[in-house]
Amino acid sequence: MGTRKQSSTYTRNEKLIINCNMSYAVHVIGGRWKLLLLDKIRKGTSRYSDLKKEFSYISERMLTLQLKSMEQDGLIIRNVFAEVPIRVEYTLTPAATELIPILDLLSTWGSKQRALQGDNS
Amino acid sequence: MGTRKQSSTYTRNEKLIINCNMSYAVHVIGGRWKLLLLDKIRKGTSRYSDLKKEFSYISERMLTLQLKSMEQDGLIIRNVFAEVPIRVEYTLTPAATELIPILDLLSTWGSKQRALQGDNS
DNA sequence: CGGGATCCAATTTGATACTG
DNA sequence: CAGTATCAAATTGGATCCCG
Repeated sequence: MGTRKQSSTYTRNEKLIINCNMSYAVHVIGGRWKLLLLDKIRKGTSRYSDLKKEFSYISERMLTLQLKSMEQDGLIIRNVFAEVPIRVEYTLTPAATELIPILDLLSTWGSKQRALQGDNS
Repeated sequence: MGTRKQSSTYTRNEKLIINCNMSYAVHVIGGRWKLLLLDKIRKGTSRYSDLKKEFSYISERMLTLQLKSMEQDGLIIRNVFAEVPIRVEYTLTPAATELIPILDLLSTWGSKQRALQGDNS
């Protein structure tokens, strides 16, 4: 019984996901803003309004969708505080925490590769 | 002076790529079939017609586009043999080879995570 | 054989307005 | 504050036909 229903990037041809765990991982982190959000949350910015301020160029709709997708994929936990102005904070799951060092490797590779390829600012 | 011009997944808001090398890496490998192709090429299947046969469910258009994008991003090299029936083989670049172990980590993480999340085959 | 070009469908993203 | 809902625009993917 999967919790995941929608939020799937590739709904039609899931062969990709079925036979490749790499692709699954990339699928999970591959949303347009997910890595950026993951990085911010990891570094302590956890509140919805703060993320919204930080990434003013991301539409609220996308912000919400990506966060929701990450929540469904077990990357983040959504904590709701029933205060007077409601407060929502996001924290990383253990799975996401395990992912961080791998993402750092990707980051290193990426910067090296960009240098080689020639950056188009 | 960038060799890359098109083939960009996100043409409008490149802020993402500008301030996040992780995102760049994911961008480079994030194409729908790229990881699958990378994996095959890595394992020795390098000829266009073989890839086409292997991934019969990928349209030729996509196969070509993804290969071209990977070539532009410095992941693979396209070797053309001017024989009678023309032959084209693809090989990994050193950069792609460096990427492989990182992808393996992602694969491991992915399979673990899928088990936790409950797979919806 | 190894694509390229064209046309069309599916999916994703964005802008804006509204709500508990 | 923290989202939803709705509609439109941009991007991506697929089918088919053509070419050196």
